[in-house]
Amino acid sequence: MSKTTIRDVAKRAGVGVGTVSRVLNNSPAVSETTRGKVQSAIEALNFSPSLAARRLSRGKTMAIGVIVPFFTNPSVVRRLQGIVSVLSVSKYDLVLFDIEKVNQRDSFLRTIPQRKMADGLLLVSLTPTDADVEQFSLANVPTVLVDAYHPALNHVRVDNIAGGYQATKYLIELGHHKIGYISDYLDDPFNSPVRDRFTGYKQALAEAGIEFRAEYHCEDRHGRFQAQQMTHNLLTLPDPPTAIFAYSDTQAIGVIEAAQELGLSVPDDLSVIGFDNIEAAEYLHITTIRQALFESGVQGAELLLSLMQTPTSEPQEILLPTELIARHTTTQYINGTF
Amino acid sequence: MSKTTIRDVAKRAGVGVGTVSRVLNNSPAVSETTRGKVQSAIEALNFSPSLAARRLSRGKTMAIGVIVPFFTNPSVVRRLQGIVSVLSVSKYDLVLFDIEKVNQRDSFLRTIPQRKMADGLLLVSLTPTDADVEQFSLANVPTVLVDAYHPALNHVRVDNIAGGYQATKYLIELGHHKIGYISDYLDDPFNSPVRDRFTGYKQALAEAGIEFRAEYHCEDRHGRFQAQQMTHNLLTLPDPPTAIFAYSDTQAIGVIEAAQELGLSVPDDLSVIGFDNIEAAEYLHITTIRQALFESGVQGAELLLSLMQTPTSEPQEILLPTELIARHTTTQYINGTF
DNA sequence: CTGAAAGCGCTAACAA
DNA sequence: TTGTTAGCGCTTTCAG
Repeated sequence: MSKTTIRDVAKRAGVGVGTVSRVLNNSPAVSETTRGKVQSAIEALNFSPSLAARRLSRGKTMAIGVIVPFFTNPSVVRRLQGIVSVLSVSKYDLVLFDIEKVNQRDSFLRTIPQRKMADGLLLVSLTPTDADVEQFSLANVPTVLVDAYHPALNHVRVDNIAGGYQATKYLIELGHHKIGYISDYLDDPFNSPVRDRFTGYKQALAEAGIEFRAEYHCEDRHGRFQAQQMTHNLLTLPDPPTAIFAYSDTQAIGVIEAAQELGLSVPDDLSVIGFDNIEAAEYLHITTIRQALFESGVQGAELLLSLMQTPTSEPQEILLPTELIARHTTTQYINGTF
Repeated sequence: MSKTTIRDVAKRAGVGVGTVSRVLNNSPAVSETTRGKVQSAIEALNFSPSLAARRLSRGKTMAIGVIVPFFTNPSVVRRLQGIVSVLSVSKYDLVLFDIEKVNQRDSFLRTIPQRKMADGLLLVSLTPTDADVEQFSLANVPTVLVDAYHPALNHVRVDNIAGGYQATKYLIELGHHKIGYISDYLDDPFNSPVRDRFTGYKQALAEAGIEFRAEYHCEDRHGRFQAQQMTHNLLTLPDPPTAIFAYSDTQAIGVIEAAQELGLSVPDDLSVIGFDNIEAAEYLHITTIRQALFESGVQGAELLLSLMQTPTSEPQEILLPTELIARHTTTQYINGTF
């Protein structure tokens, strides 16, 4: 029976409940003798305080809410691992919300803050709307975005425009002119990185004087199979691309599979570059743009923790670097007309 | 301000707090008119009830604790994904505890149940001690083990002895006699699958009349790099194995890397079989023993949910099947003396 | 069907 | 230092 309360302890130790509470909270204002008595009463009764009661009376939940979309996505998982690594040694519990459906997202983003379900919020790969942000500030719960951006909120992210540029530029430097872009839905308001990388892609193209070809850009739901489909279409075009930039490594895997299916060799017939540098990218030797996934989680969690200690008026911004990792899925384009 | 309480609502609606509470909990004992008044007061005030208060007065947390070891382990993540998929559509919050250190484990397993931090507990890949189990039943919180076993607790798992046997048998059928086993620490009391698979390995060997060779078995901390190390040692033995059974796919990847480093071809010079069928195993075409990782999480969570509804006296047991998936890292052993 | 009031177990302010 | 007491915001009898 965990039905023992602070009152039982007080009675047994022959003190008041206040004193027991003080001992529980390591208040210095307790004499060693009293503390001793209380401690042994606690031991004897195998007592431990009720979280619920403590939360109610303190008005704090001692929990941090982590909201992720599509928990099956490897890059999201990796970020979460970073978050977990810092939260698990903190005094906060981590309560995890997975958002798979659009309507879930709305209701969650609205209710979580105002129900005071958590003392702090971490949104991973989820760009909130202005309305959401208003809810957050109304509820006055510190929030940090990981891999997402909003001018009014603390965030840690990478420069996705630069990353997209970097990837495309590399392909161009290898001699490619016909470069496809396989992406997630561009108009998803909750996913700004897709748009940013696309912007970087077009910038690199423009800078090199290569005209953007609409038929070289495909978008669909995120996923390996969808990417495979899209690539199949791209590759069976009358004038197919010689290189493909995939929005994510997961998609790059689909791209490679599609090429193999068509009997094309990667990288000889098709160069492929991904984004994220998930573990699978290493195993499969995929050229990619590395972003510090795990680290982003760590930094986000640490930022949140510090903000919960000492709030700042201005939203904090942490920008992490991206880095090109050249592996075996990209190569020089040898023009057939040599 | 989320400072609006049930009392504000009651006042505005001109009713008592009890009535508001009834509306909040969809009690049928409220007239439609009253309900209407209360509803609009709630809307007007943008009120939502405090979780903490509700938890305290109801004595339930509406949360399920999920305890995982080494959240970086892909198979653990996959199981968790299964758990999340069912919990995220339930009315329970999921609070996640990651246990990386031994002492953390002890304190967690002890305090979580008795502090009533959760209405139910899911232990993933963590075999509790008898003392732990006693705590659980004392605290009277429903618990289910996923990928772990204890006679007194509900659990969902696979038959790891059979799985280990299956893997080894397959290698033997391919003509291999010199079969190494790369594993995690065998004497970790919290990880029974390592021992079980090892048992299956030895059974298959014995059955085929192959003598167990101590030097063909290596153990170290779980991980790709450790596996790589161990394999290096195995492969540079005077009389090296021609096939290796790795305790996990993660380790199988390390095995393959070690082979490649030594200029050995997989599967021509060395057959490798893993266990789990994580995603990377598919990408890398690793022969493996599939166990339904995601599914185990789903089943575990569902079992827990049902147990929380209607407890059973006997511990429930769900046994999931394992299945051999032959891919490209195993092949017939061609004896050099042909 | 509805209101009043008594907790749920703890913390914190106030006295002593 | 320590005990007492008034909440924290909701649920749940118990009357009416």
